[in-house]
Amino acid sequence: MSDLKEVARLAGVSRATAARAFASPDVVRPATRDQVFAAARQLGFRPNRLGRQLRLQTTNLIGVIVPNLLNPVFAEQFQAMERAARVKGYNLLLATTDYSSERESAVVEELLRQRVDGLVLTVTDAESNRVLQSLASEDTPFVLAYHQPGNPDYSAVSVDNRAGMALATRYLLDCGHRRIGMVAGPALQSDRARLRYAGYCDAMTECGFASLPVIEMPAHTQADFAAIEPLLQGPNPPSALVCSNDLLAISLIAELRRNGWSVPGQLSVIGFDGIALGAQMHPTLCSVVQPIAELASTVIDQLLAQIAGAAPISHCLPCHIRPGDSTQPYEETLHDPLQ
Amino acid sequence: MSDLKEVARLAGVSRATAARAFASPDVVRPATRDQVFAAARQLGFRPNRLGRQLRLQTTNLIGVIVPNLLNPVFAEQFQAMERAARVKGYNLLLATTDYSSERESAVVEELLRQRVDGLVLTVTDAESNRVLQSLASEDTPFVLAYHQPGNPDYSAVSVDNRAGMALATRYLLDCGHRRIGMVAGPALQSDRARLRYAGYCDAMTECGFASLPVIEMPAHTQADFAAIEPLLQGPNPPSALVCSNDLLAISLIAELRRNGWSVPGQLSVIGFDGIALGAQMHPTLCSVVQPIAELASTVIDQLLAQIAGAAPISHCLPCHIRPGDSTQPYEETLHDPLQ
DNA sequence: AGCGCCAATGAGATCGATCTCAAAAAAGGG
DNA sequence: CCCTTTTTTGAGATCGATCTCATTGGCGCT
Repeated sequence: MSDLKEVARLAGVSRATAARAFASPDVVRPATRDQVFAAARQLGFRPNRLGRQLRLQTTNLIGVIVPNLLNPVFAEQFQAMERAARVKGYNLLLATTDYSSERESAVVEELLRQRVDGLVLTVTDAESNRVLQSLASEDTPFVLAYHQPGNPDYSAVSVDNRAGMALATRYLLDCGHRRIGMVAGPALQSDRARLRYAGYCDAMTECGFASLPVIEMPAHTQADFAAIEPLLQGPNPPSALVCSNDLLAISLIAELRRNGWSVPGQLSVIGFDGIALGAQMHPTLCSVVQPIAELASTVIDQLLAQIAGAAPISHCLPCHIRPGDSTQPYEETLHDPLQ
Repeated sequence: MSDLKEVARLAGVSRATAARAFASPDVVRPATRDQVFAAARQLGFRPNRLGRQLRLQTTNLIGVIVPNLLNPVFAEQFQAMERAARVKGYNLLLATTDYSSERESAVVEELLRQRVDGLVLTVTDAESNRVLQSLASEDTPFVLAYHQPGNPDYSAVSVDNRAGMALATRYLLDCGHRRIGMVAGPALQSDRARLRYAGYCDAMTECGFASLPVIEMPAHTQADFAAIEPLLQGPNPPSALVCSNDLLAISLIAELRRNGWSVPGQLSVIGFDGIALGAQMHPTLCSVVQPIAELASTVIDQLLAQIAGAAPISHCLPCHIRPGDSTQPYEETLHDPLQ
């Protein structure tokens, strides 16, 4: 592996001049420059970023932490961030946490040792995360994705989860639904899920209807019919369900159908996230669409700004309903228990 | 940011001793060691991996290249590789290529500059890829994922794609289907898709039936009804379809149903990959299951072996059919054009 | 006390690219 | 042709951790 020293020797110049030929070609005499380039080509010179990174105390690396790549939300987010970062000359170092806060800590430490220039964190519960507190006192900038900041010192980019879910709930209410339930992951662990539940409650009470307790599924993105069966078999079953995320909604629809419930015939279902897959399935998934690509590029822009010295700012992006076949207007005949 | 030099000064020892306290604690006197640790804790010492990487000429980084993370195959693969690598103390540097061979080249070069210890490549078409030829003459080990090696110098891990698709086709034949088509991405660009088509042809001719020309979709993972409509409307329409991958199959099923075709009623569909999502949808997707997690850990094991000096070897893993609701036995009455 | 041996430590070089500052070379003016 | 000004180049230090090799210290043994 040839280094700059060898290139310099072959070109008959000093290391400094060889380096300059690449870094600031205009300051090197054209003849010398060409000699250096020729030598570099001949030796197959490949710059060692480690040397540069150590010297310049900057790696042009951004650490990215997501819970899970199997959720297309995070996969889409990563791809969009990669595109945005690459344009600016940054590479991404990705780590997944499986929703474990221990892994979050371990992985952040690992990325800091690699001297990433900044971090993008997608954590389960930002409020109760001690990593963030310690990070705040470090000098590595970071941005929280999908999180709405309670703490103004943090920089975060998200949609208004509460308003978004209220939007979804009102959408169902406008379709004539009255008994509406919300399905979410375990124990509303995620701060997003909590806000979304609050939004659901907002819309229900605002229209004068009772909000039901959250229906908890054993996993963030996988539905289990047993968890919802009692409600469906009980008196006054719901005619519509909102879900804390799209993947859970997709799984829920399949689980319902496998157990003989028709969607949207007997139950309307609406998701949250707006993943592309939702539009490619049957029935197409009605969902609250987050502008994932825009969110991703906003995150990167904000992070690069902070790396350049700017102060943390939070951004709130708009979200909207994407209609789909998984919801339909309420038909009384199907649900009236007296019939 | 405190470095080892400051720790050494505070502990009243030399840099060498401070370094030894971490690298080989047994060779440092316990009292000295504790002083160093105390100083490190007090200063919040965080080792700089760049220094170590430059000195040791090893980064404990593995470069990973996949076409796209939106396909759960690659997301699952990445997660499994990350787990396997982390156990061995390696981190992954991920880059996506969107099936572009120019990006493949650019990204490989970028990763080599970062001095990754090895590369995992998931390329669209390994046969006609000039990056591989140049890589072969470098000294950075690499392993191809999902690719069956034509060239024995390459190290690759995959299933027998041809046999796998033959298995799927025979499964349909055993169900009584006779007219079976194959749906794939554009122009059979991927080497995997070509092998799978060959496997489909194998099984058809082996049983004495005509294999149909491949039905090309505009994208690798998205179906378009217009591309298949002529065949379905024509004389002698197929009663079953095999797909070059699961995501395409899922998209195809949705597209068919949206256009009034029932799956599996009128058309049985079978996928290839065995992604987890296939089992969580309705109808559940019948598929040729690749052991993705096992493949991922085999790739990592093989790569680490090569990093340690071993020679390239290729591995071929078994695959099997996972039955699903997307296929059903052939019912003559539904398809007999005379009826 | 003296000697030798092994354990523990330190000084300095190294990895590769870049920066500073001074020296050398070229260009320009009188 | 000499002196000043500008351009171009080089020697050496730097970033942080680790390695080599030499040196110090402690300990046991005679």
